[in-house]
Amino acid sequence: MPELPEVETIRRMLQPELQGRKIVGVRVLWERTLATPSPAEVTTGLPGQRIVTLGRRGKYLLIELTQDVLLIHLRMSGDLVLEPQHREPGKHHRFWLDLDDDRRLVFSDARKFGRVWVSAVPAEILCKLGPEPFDTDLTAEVLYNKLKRTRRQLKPLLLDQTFLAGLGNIYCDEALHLARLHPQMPANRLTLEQSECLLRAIHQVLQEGIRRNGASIDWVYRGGEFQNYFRAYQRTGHPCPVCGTIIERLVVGQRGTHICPNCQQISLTG
DNA sequence: CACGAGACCTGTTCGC
DNA sequence: TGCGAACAGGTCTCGT
Repeated sequence: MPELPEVETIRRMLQPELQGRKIVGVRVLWERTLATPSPAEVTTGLPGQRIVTLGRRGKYLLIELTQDVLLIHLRMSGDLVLEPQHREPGKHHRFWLDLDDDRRLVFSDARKFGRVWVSAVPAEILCKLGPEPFDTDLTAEVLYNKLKRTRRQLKPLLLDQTFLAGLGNIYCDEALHLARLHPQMPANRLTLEQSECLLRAIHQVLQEGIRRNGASIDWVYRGGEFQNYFRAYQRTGHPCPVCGTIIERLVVGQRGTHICPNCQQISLTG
């Protein structure tokens, strides 16, 4: 589910609610949600710590505490919600923090793919991530040189979080459509000009996603409306907003992929 | 190194 | 209506 814009939206919405709150209790309802350390260590180690601030790195939400950092990856179906402590546990509740304002921060996750880490050294978990898309060090030239080093197909490469952190299936399809690049184009065939175009497209779709509070699709709804502005993603059979050609669905790297066969041609670009 | 298959999971939608 | 298949915003591991 959540990609960079959805995680950033959650961060911005929760930050004012959580900043300064003290953790008074912890509950682990599905043990595998907790990656490290053990439930026993977390339930004894977290209470008493205060939430200093919320951060984000790629698709990870970082809850910075007075001593540790809670790292949360929502994967496909995870969500974070605040609710009163007296409420009965929901069906998909996997983990929660009881706060000192009689509310709890719940990690809810139907598919159980999401993970939570608690660490004093978050870099150990985040060190493999590639650059943030909005990092000013990531210039078009830098991206061009990174692309030149591999013959991998563009889409699986952009989904590889060690190459670039934050893009998922939606925003990848959207960025490639905006940049008029075919998802199966070998990365090392991009020109500098195309790399510039791709970086601008990535920035644009992520920015618009954040501005619209992310995308809400399937049964996970958290108020975002970017789903109403998709150019290609999940628009199989509908006209391309640029040229009117019917959007096609293909599978690239085992992921459903949506393209305009007219705008996005490998041959167009050599 | 690059790619594909399979695993991890549950819920919804599609097709017969 | 019912039922199985396909599909879903992600990532890891393993085999070729």
